[in-house]
Amino acid sequence: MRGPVRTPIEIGLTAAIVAVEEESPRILVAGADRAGAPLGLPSGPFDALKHRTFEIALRTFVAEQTALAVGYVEQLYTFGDRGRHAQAGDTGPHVVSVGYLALTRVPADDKALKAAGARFEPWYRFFPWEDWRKGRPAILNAAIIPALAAWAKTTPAREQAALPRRARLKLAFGDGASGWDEEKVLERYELLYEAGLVEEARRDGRGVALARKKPAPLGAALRFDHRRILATAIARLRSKMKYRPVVFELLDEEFTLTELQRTVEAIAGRHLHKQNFRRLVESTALVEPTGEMATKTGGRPAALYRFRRDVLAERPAAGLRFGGR
Amino acid sequence: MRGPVRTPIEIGLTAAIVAVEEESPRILVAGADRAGAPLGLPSGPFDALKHRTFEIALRTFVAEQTALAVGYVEQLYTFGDRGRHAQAGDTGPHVVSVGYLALTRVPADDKALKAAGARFEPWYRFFPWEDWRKGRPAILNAAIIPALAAWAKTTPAREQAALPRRARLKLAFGDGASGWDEEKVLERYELLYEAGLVEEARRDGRGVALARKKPAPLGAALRFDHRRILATAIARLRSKMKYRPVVFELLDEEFTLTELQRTVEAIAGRHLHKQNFRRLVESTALVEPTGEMATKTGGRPAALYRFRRDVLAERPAAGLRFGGR
DNA sequence: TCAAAAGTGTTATCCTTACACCCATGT
DNA sequence: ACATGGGTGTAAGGATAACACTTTTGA
Repeated sequence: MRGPVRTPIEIGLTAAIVAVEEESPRILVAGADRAGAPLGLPSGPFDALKHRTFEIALRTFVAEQTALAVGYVEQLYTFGDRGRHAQAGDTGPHVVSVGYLALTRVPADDKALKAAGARFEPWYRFFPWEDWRKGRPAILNAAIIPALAAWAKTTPAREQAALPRRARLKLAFGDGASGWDEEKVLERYELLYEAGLVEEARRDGRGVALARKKPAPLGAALRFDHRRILATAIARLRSKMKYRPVVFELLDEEFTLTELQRTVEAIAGRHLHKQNFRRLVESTALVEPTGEMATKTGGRPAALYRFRRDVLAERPAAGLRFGGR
Repeated sequence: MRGPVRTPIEIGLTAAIVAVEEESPRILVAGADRAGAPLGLPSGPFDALKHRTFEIALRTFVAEQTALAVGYVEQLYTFGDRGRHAQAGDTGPHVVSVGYLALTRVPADDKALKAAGARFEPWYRFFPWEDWRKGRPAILNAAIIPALAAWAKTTPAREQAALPRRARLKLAFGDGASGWDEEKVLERYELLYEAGLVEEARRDGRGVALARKKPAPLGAALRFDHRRILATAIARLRSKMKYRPVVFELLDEEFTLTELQRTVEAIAGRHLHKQNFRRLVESTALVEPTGEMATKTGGRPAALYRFRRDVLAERPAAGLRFGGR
């Protein structure tokens, strides 16, 4: 109760660095070139002697390693679970990781990325059930819901959760067609982990009972608990863009309203109503027309807009509070 | 870019434990009985060998030291700034603190608290400018705004902030009567810290230029960066209670609607419209009447209600989305 | 009977959602 | 001319915010 007692421990900063390209949100991953080595998010040490704050340390190691200029940076969560770092061939007591979300654009020149063995991968490779833009993902009914329903048939008495498994399942995945909340990315992943349905759980020694026959993998796995950090990042970004104008960090200087909408849809993983979205954008006054027109749109040329950075100073700017459907 | 590199470092868990009593939100502080020692939030070590997760560690040290049963617990932020821990008489390299918000009730029997040298203090002692229930706090016009305005007259070119000082001031404190956003607690405190106007900043060696004559203290100080953690906690709670039913953790099992409103108002630091609040509560169906009546209310007896815990299971329950005025 | 607090009814306004159609360009 | 995507007007319904008055108790 007095002062903090000290325990030596090690801290890693792990970054979910997001960019959007070709209507697909992408995440910077590293470690792909080593055969058999699983992909992971870029992560670096926090050395309190070298850097004054986490954020400075993060920006430094990202810039050093990828020559990537990340704009928006935000702390996500600090994960301290033992067990979540178990991995074959990896030793050492790295226990705590501070997760960060960073927004950037895919660089025109990716030499620096290649040199670092890194690249941008579509995030829906890791979360195929999160992309509803082409309708309800087939993997839900084909694999996820049946497996989770089986797992939720009973709730062990020793389980300390506030809610029974069935209720948690319903809250995270909705019931049938409706009730899907695109922001519950982490809740869904955690359920899959607890049920032993994702590779990371098996790796950590969970879900042995259910996984007698080796099931189809549910999305691509990542090292350590990086997929959990990515889930947190997606959830945060999906939520944040509704009340703070952060999408613009992912767009070029000039963009059409359709590009803006497609970017938002790519992140949210669902379609938005065109007219309402445009009215919404207009009402926020977050953008202004440049006067230029985009050529080659395939149809009628679209007006180009730019983000009005000055609104940030003049009032507490909200994001794009898009609603349902 | 490969695996996380390791750096030995120390981690403390710091808890902002909130309860509401007599229409005043209170925060558990310790260290008061030692003459001259500044108050601090309860904090404990994180020992990865003893506890599987941060939350378990937190619950354990709180229960051990105060015999307090905290219900709702949520991670706030992980602070890693060097400089923010400087304090006379305190040595050692405690660098990283993981802040937590916990909700509880003031125990009927506070022997265990007293034994631990802890007690609940009204949080507005530390943030007098955050309580607008009796109108705009006098300290704003009398001390805070003039001092900040002077500080914001110029923005040093070397300052890396995204916005000039004047703009940040306006966003955090509003302009004049309107524009106050009760959720910007942390932004306001950080501005005061940066401007060297709070004791913690002077302690850390900031704000020497401005503080030639020793100014009146702006709220009571806390040890280390605990006031910053408290600011984060207040902001989070003010925000969270609007979209998740967490207030009920702070109320007794049975309560009147006025008690509920007073509790929400105490946290938000402002008054709410009675009729609209009641309609709001009714529309959420978060509470049900017990059938009993509260006696001794001073006037007409009020109906007693209880929180319907079952709603948590049946649907994604929002909080009390109270609006303006 | 009066003070103190509980409790209710109604209306204007704005925001959200949904609807369907016209416009400008390239091929 | 037609395919492709850009761009707009409008109306219904619901949520929000503001309004003032009646009821029940204790002193």
